[in-house]
Amino acid sequence: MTENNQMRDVFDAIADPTRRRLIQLLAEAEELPLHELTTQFQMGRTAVSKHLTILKEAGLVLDRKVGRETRFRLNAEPLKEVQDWVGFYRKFWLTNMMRLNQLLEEEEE
Amino acid sequence: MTENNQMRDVFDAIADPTRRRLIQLLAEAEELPLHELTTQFQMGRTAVSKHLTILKEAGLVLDRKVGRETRFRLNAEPLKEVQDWVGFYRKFWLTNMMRLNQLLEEEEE
DNA sequence: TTGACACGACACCAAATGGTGTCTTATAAT
DNA sequence: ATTATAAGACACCATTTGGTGTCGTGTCAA
Repeated sequence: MTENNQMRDVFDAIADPTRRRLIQLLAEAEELPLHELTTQFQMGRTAVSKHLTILKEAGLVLDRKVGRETRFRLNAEPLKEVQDWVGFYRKFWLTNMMRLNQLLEEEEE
Repeated sequence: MTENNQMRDVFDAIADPTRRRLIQLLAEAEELPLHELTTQFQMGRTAVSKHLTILKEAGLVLDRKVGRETRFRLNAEPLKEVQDWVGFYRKFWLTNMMRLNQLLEEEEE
């Protein structure tokens, strides 16, 4: 169940700034039709639609048809993978900061 | 200071699986020369070198020449941006899970 | 000093990416 | 009934991406 069907890497999906902005817009608005999302960008409808398709392929977006419009909403769940991945490296930049502090202390003399 | 000079989007840099694997290898080994990293992949030296350049442009990797080899090491700090970004959406997949649990409870009857 | 090795710098290539425009169909509004 | 709107499906295009191979050079080892 939950049929993820994840045919696109989440990291790939969030690499594009336009797609991150789409994610943000959908987070703010719960559900939005394509034409309304399109007004937020300078590019044409087709381009925005393609970006949404990529987000869909990564499982980050769900869509449903309502009348003549297609409404999109966010599914943040696949972002867990990103959080897990990046979380692993937290210790590395933290130890880096500690080493930096140490160096700064040593220089103070 | 800390001259970030970030000429490449971190999200873009971590989008490629080869580059994420490089990050992992460097996290495990502290410092590695190019030819040693290359043995871990099927692609040639030039390709690996290019990936490392991209990581460098994103500030995720530092290099220094030692004799005839170029040694690379991880600088995880730019990943903070990713963690901050993804952290914002945590509440969204959490509320989703709560809603899912609610639905499952309702179905149990 | 003569190889062998590590690497940067190119030139090159196929495929993917991110955009465009047009045509068609379904739906909504007048 | 007619017209306007929303969007899918294509065809198309320039640029970027992710790889290759080769050549030249600095460095280490015999």
